Amino acid sequence: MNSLYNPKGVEERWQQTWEAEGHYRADPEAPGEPFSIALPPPNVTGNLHMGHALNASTQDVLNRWHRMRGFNVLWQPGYDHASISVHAVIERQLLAEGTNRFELGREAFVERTWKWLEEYGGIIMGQLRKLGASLDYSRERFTMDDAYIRAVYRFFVHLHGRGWVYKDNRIVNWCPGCRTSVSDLEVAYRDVDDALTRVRYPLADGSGSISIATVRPPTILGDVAVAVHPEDERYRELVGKEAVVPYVERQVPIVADARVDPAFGTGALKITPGHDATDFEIGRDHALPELTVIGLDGRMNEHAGDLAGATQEEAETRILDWLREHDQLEARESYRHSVGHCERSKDRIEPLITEQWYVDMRELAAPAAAAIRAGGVKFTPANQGGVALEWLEKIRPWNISRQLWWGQRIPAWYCPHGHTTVAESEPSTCAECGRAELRQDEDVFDTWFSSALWPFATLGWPEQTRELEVYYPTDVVSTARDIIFLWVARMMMAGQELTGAMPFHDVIIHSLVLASDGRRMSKSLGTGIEPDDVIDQYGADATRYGLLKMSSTQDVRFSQGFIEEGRKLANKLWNVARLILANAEGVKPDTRPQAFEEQWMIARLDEAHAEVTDSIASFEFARLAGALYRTTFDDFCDWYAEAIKPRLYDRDPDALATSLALLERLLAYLHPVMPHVTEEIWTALPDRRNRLIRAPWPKPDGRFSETQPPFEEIRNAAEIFRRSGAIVELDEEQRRIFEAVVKPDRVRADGDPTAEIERLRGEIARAEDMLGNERFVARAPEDVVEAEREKLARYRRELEALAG
RNA sequence: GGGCGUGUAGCUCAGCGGGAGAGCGCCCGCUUCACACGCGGGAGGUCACUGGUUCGAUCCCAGUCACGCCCACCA
Repeated sequence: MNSLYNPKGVEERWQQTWEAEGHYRADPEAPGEPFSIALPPPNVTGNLHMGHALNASTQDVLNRWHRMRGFNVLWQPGYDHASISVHAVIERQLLAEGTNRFELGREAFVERTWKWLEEYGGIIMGQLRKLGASLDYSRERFTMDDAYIRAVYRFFVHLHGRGWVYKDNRIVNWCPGCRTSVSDLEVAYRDVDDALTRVRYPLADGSGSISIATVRPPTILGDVAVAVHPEDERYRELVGKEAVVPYVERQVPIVADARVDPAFGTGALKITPGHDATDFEIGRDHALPELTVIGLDGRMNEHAGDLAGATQEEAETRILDWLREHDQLEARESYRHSVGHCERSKDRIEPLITEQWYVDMRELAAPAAAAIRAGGVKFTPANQGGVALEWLEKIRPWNISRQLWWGQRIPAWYCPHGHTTVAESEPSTCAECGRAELRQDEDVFDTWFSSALWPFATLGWPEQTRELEVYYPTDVVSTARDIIFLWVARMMMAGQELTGAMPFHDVIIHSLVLASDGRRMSKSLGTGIEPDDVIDQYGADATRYGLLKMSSTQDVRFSQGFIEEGRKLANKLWNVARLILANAEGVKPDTRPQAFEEQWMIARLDEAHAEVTDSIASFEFARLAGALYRTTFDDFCDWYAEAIKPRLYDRDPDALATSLALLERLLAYLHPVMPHVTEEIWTALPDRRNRLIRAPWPKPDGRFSETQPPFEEIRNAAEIFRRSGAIVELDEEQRRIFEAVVKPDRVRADGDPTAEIERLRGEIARAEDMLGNERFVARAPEDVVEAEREKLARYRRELEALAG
């Protein structure tokens, strides 16, 4: 007889059945209170990683739990077009073919991208199916769907109408590899070993010189000033004079600005507004010119004189040579500092001045911040709300344009007079001058500009659909910490502005799943473990259980042990069901019999009900998994099933009927976490009409019994018995339990009852001391003290009876 | 420079004012008719360190040391 539970075939079969029978389908006209979650849209190009699997598991628990309680559930799936990531993939291919996107041209590039996606994109939904995620796959949406693009355009036009959208020529994070601007939030700072170069700038009047320190000599060509701290005594007299920039020999003013750190380097800062963010600010405040010497490709540009076209390395060498020749190179020392890199291409970010579209976020951020503060949107864990709040309160303009081709092209058109027309669909004439020769903006939107609309654009917004009416606002959004600003906060802002409501009331921030060595899981580091492989090895139920069990509010290291625990749990459940079902043919489940074992197990399940319900409601998924494990293993299998085993063999009808009823109940609790194995067992139960997946959750408060059976004393006695090996006086029923559960071989043959009893006396005495302490008694609530007293008195009585 | 967080059994982690816990691993014993992915028993911890608050501290407070992560324009 095969006694091992094999999830493989079972899970695939149920996944197909559930979907085919439409259990995941959301119908706005169906009965039941709505409950909806929008799955954070994964990148079309992506693969399911551990973080996705964990996040999907937590959301699936919530969805299945609500479905089982009769809610009308929608779990909305879909993909994000991930413009910059997709660019990276396609452009890598082009590079390998010896070409690039500019040679290929925009139209061909976009066409190629669609084609590539058709073939290789969108594999995650299949992986989520394999995990058992109960998404309504028939409603898959994509941020590049026509309808979705219309929503994005509506958003932009709306913001434009509010007067919050503008174009500006500012310094931005430019990625020379991706050839686009990049958001502050997508720049990762890493320590880099550079050289700090001290350079002497002669004064124009020949009266001396001032020295500066720089890590980027090529930017010297773009210097438009030298700045010192206004209170720096060393340089006070130089402010207002002019210095001569080396190599280009340009005369520039020496200005005073408090942003200069007098303690750094020489205390004098060269100002290059074209290539440094701080310098840009200082430059604007002092009305300095903005000179750019490095181009969009990262090479020296036409303003670099004879260095035009040179790489920065070449330029640096030439400039250093020049400085040496002119005796203006004072020092060059190694220097480690943090430098921004593009998160996608890993290229070093080049701060550059370019014209971009911006959104003024101030009025958008205020309601979102207010919602967090007032608790209308609640974060779990709570401190993450504080993090979001801080960001919202220091909100800065959002650069929403990207110089890419894959994405929603910005709906702004320019006429030859330089007027701009913003519209949801292509206008025939300029809104200002009526000219017909219009040219559409070349840029596309930042990916997050479109994903900000996800919870409602997927439901048909801006059309007033029935879906929107029923399922919006959604209930929960669950995601990782790294996109709180990029995504969560922006959904809140867009949701409030466009729909008048926060798009969800709960934000769950799940833990980051790290590799077992504590580093991030990553393919390049070889530290990644694919959920797919884990499911193949252990089953989807075990994987879901394991991920939930290891999750917490902290980052966690992936450890196989938890998954194995899940597999054991599934196997255990499978086997205990076989034990009961083997003898239960034709038996009707019933909870009326009240033998001691039944009473005990009923009480345990009632406690489990409370803990399961409570932990799901408060999003404590690790606690949920723990409660399920203990209830199944310790209570149901080790205690209860062992105790009633002889009666099952005797086909005692009470034991059979009750154990069936209790097993049903246990399956219901386990189903949200381990749907496949529970449904498999459920269908084997006699007289099943409903599916476990739909509304079989115990109602209304789920208690079997109103009163707790009086077995506390037996448990205490059993504990003393177990510890001491002494014999306890028991009535007949109690002895039966003891014989079944506390087996003879559990009693230590060489145990010393006298010493054990002494130890227990000591413990009780310590507790009595506490109760005798006036200050404790004065502070503790009366009923607590009273309860403790009674408990202790009982323990002592039992113990002394035992000893005597 | 700010902010958040973590240091508990060999490993991964719970617990967070009154008896130090789980799973895995380890040791001993079990071919007991659901399960050896099992059953029973057991070893293993000055709960990072120092001080404070308290009748009582792994838990609260302060500091120290180590390690994460996030935000910020240090050339």
